Amino acid sequence: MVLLAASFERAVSGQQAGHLAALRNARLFFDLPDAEIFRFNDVAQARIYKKGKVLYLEGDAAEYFYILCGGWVKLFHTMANGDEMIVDMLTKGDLVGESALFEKDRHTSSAQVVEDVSVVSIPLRVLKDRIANSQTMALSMLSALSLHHRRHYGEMALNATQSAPQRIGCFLLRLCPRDKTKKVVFQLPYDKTLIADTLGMNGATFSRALNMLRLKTGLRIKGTSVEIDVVDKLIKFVYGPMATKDLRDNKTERRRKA
Amino acid sequence: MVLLAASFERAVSGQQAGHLAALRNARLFFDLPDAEIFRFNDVAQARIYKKGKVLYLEGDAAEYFYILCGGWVKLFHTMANGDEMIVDMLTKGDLVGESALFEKDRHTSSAQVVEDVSVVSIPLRVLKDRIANSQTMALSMLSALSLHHRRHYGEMALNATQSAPQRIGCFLLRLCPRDKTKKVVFQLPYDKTLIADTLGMNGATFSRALNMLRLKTGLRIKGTSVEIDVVDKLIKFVYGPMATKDLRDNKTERRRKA
DNA sequence: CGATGGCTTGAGGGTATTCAAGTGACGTGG
DNA sequence: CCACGTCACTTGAATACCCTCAAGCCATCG
Repeated sequence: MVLLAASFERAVSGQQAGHLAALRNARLFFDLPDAEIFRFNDVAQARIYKKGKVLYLEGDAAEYFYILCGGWVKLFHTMANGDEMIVDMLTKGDLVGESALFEKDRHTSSAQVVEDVSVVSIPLRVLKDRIANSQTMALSMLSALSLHHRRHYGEMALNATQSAPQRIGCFLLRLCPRDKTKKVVFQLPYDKTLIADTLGMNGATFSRALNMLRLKTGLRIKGTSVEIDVVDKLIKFVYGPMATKDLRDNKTERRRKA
Repeated sequence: MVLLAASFERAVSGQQAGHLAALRNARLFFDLPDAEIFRFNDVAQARIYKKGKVLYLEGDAAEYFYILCGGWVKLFHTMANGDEMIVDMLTKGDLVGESALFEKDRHTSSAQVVEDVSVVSIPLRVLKDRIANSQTMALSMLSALSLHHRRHYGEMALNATQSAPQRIGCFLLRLCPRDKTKKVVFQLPYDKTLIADTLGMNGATFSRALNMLRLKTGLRIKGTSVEIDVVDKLIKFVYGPMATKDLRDNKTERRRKA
């Protein structure tokens, strides 16, 4: 249920090199030389937070940011009527709370653990210092942010144009171990209700849309377990309509101005 | 129709200080000392592009990025069936094409002018060089990106929870000159069809939703001209439902999440 | 063994989409 | 100058899709 990387196990053991292994997991530190990563070693703290734990709330003064080594955290806004608006779901390799750096050290959204996480927490001021004093660190930060944002952009824009079953299909494909084109088995990362929220749909709608997917693509979902015999079928269901919408419908010539 | 800042007029005149004035308009250069901005002066080129001009296509090798001084550019993906998926709309102060820096110098989306723009184009390699060699430049870049992304996140997440008329209301409020609380008059920035696309709705739906807005908030739209007598009315229509749980506004109360 | 929470399923209703026709503004060419 | 086509926009009717409310199922847990 909880994704504990082996490297993280070593990290919590408290050895000197432990953090280094854990830190290298983060995209933020991907291309950095060990020497730079090591500068975070002394101030880094490995911890485990249980499902439900609130890392911070919108508006809080920000002291730490977190590197996720496993599990899931949701970022969200709380509206005046108490409803939540989910902004992002983060997992292994992602950063949490780092954006406060550019927002006057205030968190601009709330963060809560939704599946037990293992994290490394680091004071924001250290990150700030390193970014201000190390070129490579600043560049690394830039590319990490840029990459994450680009992905997120794509997902959101795509989701806006898809039906509920397609959005779910998309979500599943992102989780798919993409080694084989044959049969695939994996687990849903968190509650179906939460997946529904993430995808911007109702719990009830999610359930129905899932049935539609079962019908159209032959996948099986029992509890949190997902089995897909023919991944291509799912891919075609999700992206097919966009590739073959109107092959014979020459009526509606799409706009072109260039 | 076209937004030509006075500072830009000076820029195209070719004076030494001209670019500097134009560049300072960009959020990217907001807090930078003149000395740093000046390093871009020699390589910067002020230009005007007409509606319809394609700045680049997805996958193109990226040579330049652009600082927008006025007008509008849309970022989009082209799907296999020829449909477009709009990712972002950019205007005065925004950067276009800079993200290729972190994507192997390839553009990850296409960019097209939708309302005549005045831009300053700068070789990406220069930006790359400055970021790699100047602390403040790297930091500036980070905060510019971070700011833009946070705004964009909020908009998209919010839009996902709103009805068509509310989304339009939101869009209009963003354009509203926020000085007075009295009567407000301004112009729509670009085609209604394009606004509809941006907001993820049908052209027909946009038209109908607009009528609903007229009815509920008393605003007037003739052609591209918008008149709002009581802005508060619009604000309440857009954000009211979220602030007041369900005060038996049973008619237009919209989707929520747990 | 009830209670809770996650999930499913049914019925009903509302909103947005599609298809389609029609209007008006604009530019072009006769 | 006007006929004409194009394009943006509006409007109507029928439909698809998703939401809400509500009941029922099943597992977990005290």
